[in-house]
Amino acid sequence: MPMIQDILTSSLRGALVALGVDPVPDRIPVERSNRPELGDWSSSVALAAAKASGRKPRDLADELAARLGADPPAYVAEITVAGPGFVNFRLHDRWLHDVLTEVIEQGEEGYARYDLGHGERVNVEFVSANPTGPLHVGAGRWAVYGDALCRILERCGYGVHREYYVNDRGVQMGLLAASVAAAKAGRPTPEDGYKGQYISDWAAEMADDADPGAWAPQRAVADIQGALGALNVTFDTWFSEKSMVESGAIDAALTDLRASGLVYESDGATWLRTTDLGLAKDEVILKTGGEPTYLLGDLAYHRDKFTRGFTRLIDIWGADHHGHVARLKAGVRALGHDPDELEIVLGQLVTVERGGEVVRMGKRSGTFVELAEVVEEVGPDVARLTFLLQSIDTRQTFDLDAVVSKSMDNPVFYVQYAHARIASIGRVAGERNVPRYPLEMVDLSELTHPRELDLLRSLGELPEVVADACRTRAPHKVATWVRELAGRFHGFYHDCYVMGEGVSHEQTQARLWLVESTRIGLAIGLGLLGVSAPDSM
RNA sequence: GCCCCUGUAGCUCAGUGGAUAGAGCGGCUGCCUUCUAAGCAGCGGGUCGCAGGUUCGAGUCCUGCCGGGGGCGCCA
Repeated sequence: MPMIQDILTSSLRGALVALGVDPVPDRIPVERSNRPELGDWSSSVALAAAKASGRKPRDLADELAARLGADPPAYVAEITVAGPGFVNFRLHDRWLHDVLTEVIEQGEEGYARYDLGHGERVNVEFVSANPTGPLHVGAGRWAVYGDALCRILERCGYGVHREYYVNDRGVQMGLLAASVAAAKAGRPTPEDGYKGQYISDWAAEMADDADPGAWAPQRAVADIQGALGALNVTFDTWFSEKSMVESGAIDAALTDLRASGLVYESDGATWLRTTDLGLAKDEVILKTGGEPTYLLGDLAYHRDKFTRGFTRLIDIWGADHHGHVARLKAGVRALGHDPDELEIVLGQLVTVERGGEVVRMGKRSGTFVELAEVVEEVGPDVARLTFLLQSIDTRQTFDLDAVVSKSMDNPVFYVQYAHARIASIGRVAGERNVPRYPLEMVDLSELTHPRELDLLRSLGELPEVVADACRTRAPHKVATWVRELAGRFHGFYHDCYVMGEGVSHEQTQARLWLVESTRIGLAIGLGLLGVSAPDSM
């Protein structure tokens, strides 16, 4: 399909040159028409180049159409001019039939696989919630977004490494250990401690001679891993913050920072002169007493990631960490790295509602809904698509009642049902001994119904959708596309029988292949979202 | 005060600077004697927050204002 665009672009360029337009615009817009009655593709170049050509847009469009019409480019059946000066191209259906062939030839593995990354090694860090308790529902957004983005990056030629940063050190860890220990001993929760039910559950679980400081974080990590596993989200590395104290990585980072000349002592603490790096104020890296701050640990961690050979780091954070972005980037620069190699994606927060009321989330107060509970109730597919259908840039309201009680209406079933129907067609074809001939023996020009052509149009867009979703870090674009393809399939399924009375053998063959190409498209799209593609429902 | 995200149908949300702004849910109405009705089709529903600006052309880009969310810790 990009081929079509290239053909039309270069034809238009040639025609503009021949007409003496000077200068010819660098970019010649050729887009899919959203007005099917006017054509399949269209170009607005006559509007943009009118001035340079010394003609009215409409006149330039007419001349372009006449010139191109004299010797039409490949696939082009008709060229017309409409509106203020759009040049519209109607193509032979063959261009869509060629899409089908391409999908089948490249298959589930090969179709829509753009090499944008050229094997670049990317480290994607996501979730990284503190191991101070179970994950709450909102964390599911980062888990699912991050995982889907990784799948898309992989399909686009990046070498992806999924990583979870475990903040198993610092003030919050002390509070967690103290909270569990207090519960164990039957004492009241310490000030600012964690009060959730899970604290007493864990206290009961913990052996009497265990060290709460070591045991509790491990228990939390196990819990988090379980919840993420249920969502089909796994990581290559669980990176412990505490391990960097023992390994000397924190000291190494500190040494590098000192070498930058931006470190000084004041008020008993050690500071990084981030005002020299464009920030409004300096940052503490060693607290009074010598304890590393979160920033220093995070800097050591990012230094370590670069050291491991990644040339691009992507961090996915909730918008509540916005204040940390400039600090971390400044610190990365102080360590001698290009801050542009660190890409931070900020996702807007999730509001959880139940019974029309906002459920306030707080691990310390203990009032939160666990991700694991929700996933157990609705399953990973519903949970994943619910998160993935919406852009990460908008605040999401996760309505528990709607997601749970109306999970049957969840769009995921609409999409999966399309896949199941396709599988069913295959089963019935088997039962009825309907063979499927090799593609090269099948006459695809049988595919002329608007429903059939719409399916192929969607399939033809998939490579661009995937590439766009990759570039803009926007998995929801794949989710939107998958829903559209499913919708078009259901329409086809309703209007166009594949087998049976009134369907010619030739039509059956062409439609069997159309259905197979649709299955491939659904499987690719769902695979990128990490949603299963069932054969029956 | 400054910084980031956001405002599109009753609700939840899509919408690469292009022509007549879409989908799902909800409401009403049709469609199961051929492959799964978890489906299809139709009807109704909009000053794209407001005001300027850039452009041949703005829901989309810029500025300002208004509303919502988040941030500006020796918490993480």
